[in-house]
Amino acid sequence: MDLNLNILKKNGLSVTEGRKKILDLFLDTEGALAHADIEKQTDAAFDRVTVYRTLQTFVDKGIIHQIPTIDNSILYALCKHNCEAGLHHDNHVHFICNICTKTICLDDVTVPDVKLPKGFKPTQSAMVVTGICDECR
Amino acid sequence: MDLNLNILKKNGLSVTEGRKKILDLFLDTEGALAHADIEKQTDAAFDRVTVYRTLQTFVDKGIIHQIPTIDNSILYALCKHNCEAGLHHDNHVHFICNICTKTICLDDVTVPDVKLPKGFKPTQSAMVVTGICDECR
DNA sequence: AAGATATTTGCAATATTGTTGCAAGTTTTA
DNA sequence: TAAAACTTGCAACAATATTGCAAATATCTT
Repeated sequence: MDLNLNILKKNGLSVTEGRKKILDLFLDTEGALAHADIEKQTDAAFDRVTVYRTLQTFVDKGIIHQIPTIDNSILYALCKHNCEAGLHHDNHVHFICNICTKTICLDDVTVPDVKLPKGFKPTQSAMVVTGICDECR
Repeated sequence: MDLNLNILKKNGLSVTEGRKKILDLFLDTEGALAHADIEKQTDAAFDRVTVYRTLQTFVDKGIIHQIPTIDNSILYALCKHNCEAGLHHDNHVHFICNICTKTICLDDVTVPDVKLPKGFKPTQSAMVVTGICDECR
C-alpha cells in the first residue's frame, strides 16, 4: 500500500485525489511549504478552498504542523513523530535561510527548555532561527 | 522633551501626530500589538495605510520588532535594547497566553543558543512559548 | 519667521489571503 | 450496489495588505 494512502487511512480520512496529491507533496519535500507553494506545485488542479481545508484537516489530525514565521505567512511541514489528533509534539527547531528562503526542519535540534518567570505555565514552544543554510553558504 | 519625540528625532524621523500617537501606544503597552489593535486604540484616527507605513518605518529604524506567531498575524513590540536601523538584536522569548491570547515579551528570558548542524550559520533566532500566563492561571 | 524643499498622509483602486454556505460529486459503509 | 457520510468546487464575501498620486504637513534654509 502506498505511504500516503496508509497515512490517510490511519487517520480515518477519506482517500481523495486532493489529499493524496498534497500529502505526496509533503512527503517529497525537504522543508516546509506555504499554501501558495502547494497551489503552484499542483498546477492549481484543486480549488483554493480545497487546499485550505485539506491543510486544516491535516493539522487537526496531526499529520502536518504549522511553523511560526516572522512575516505574514503560515508554513506547514510533516510531523515526523507521530502526533495525535489535536496534540502536536514537534519539538524541533526550524531554520529559515535568508538566501534561498527555504524553511528547513532541523529534526535533530530540539527546542531547549527555558526557565519562565513565576506563574507562567508553558504547553508548547517553538523556535525559529534565520541565517544561511548549509547549501547556500 | 517627551520620550516619544526623543525617540523619533534620534532616528531621523519627522515628528507627526500619527507617529507620536502610535509610539505612545507602544510605550504604554505591556506586551505586543497587532495592526488591528492599533487601529482600534487610536479610534481609526489614522488611515489604515498610514498605520501600515508607520509600523514598517519603525521596524526599519529598529524602534519596534516583529514577533513570529503561529497563526497568520504580525505582532509588533518595542525594542527594549537599542536596535540599529536594519539590525535587530532583540533576543528575548515571547509568550502567548492561550486564555487571554495576549503576547508578552519576556524581556528577562533570553533565547538560548542552540547547536546547529554543520554548515548552518545563524543570524537571528526567535522563540515563542504558548501556555498560560501569570495573570490567567 | 516665511518660503522652498522634502516628507508624510489620505484616498482610491487593486491585490492577496482566508472563510462560509450550499449543491453536486465522490468515497465509504453495510 | 444503494444509502449514508463526507468532500469538493463554485460563488460570494470578508479581512488584510500594497501602490500611485495629489494634498497636507514638517523640516530646512536664510
